[in-house]
Amino acid sequence: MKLTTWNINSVRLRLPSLAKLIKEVSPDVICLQEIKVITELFPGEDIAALGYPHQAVAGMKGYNGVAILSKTPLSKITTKNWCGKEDCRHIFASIDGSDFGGKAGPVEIHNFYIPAGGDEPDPKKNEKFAHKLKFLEETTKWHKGRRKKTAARIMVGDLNIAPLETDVWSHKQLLKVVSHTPVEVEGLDKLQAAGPWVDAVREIIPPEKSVFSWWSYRSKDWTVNDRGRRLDHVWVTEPLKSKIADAHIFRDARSWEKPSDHVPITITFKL
DNA sequence: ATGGTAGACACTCTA
Repeated sequence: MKLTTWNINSVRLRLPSLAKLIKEVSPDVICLQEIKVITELFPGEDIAALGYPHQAVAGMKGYNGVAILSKTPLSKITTKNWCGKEDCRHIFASIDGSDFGGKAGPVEIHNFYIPAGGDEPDPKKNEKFAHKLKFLEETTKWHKGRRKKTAARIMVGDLNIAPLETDVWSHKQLLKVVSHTPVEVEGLDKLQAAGPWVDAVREIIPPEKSVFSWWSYRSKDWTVNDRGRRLDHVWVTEPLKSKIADAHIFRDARSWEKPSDHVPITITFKL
């Protein structure tokens, strides 16, 4: 079972890129963030024609929005609101593991778009940063409450935090930059412990190795200094840990025509 | 220290 997560930054503008990804990778499940379209205008028919008739979409006007696209049926589709906002940052659904030949049961897939948090890393001065920290706290509590040792779960998305020193181009220079501050990393660590979740990408790519999934648009040429960050993640619960077969970050996608500022990440499981 | 680019939408917000 191949699963791709991608902050696509407008699904309508980037439909050709999505088609390219599908042609090259053909994932079984695709989780998108920042679709930036209301659910009613989501290009569901185009995407069904690309081989993904099963779709779970939570979209709003202009901002955010998440979607799960699947070749095989999705069940128990749920959208959840956090921090008292209806801002389309979390959708989850289950696939049937037995659709992939093995004897795996249902696999619950969570797709998150965690608030970016603005520029100033001080919750007292910046309500966006306060929102980000609150979002981490609320989701941590929720995951803790529904913890189940035997449950096969995957959590993906743009978590907007780069936890490791090797997840950013310069640990020292980003310590006070939103996405890599100690308070955010601590919050993300707690969220990870709440699953408890295993960082699937780092099971394959050793933590010593620098790897990024996002490069700012505000640079003439992203390849010159390679000032990236790993903001996008794939986490799994213990029952799936031994089933991780591969992880791939599509760095090349940052150079595609009209690129998103994030690149897709694909994890392959032997279910 | 600053400002750089991109997307949605309607002029300014968010990243």
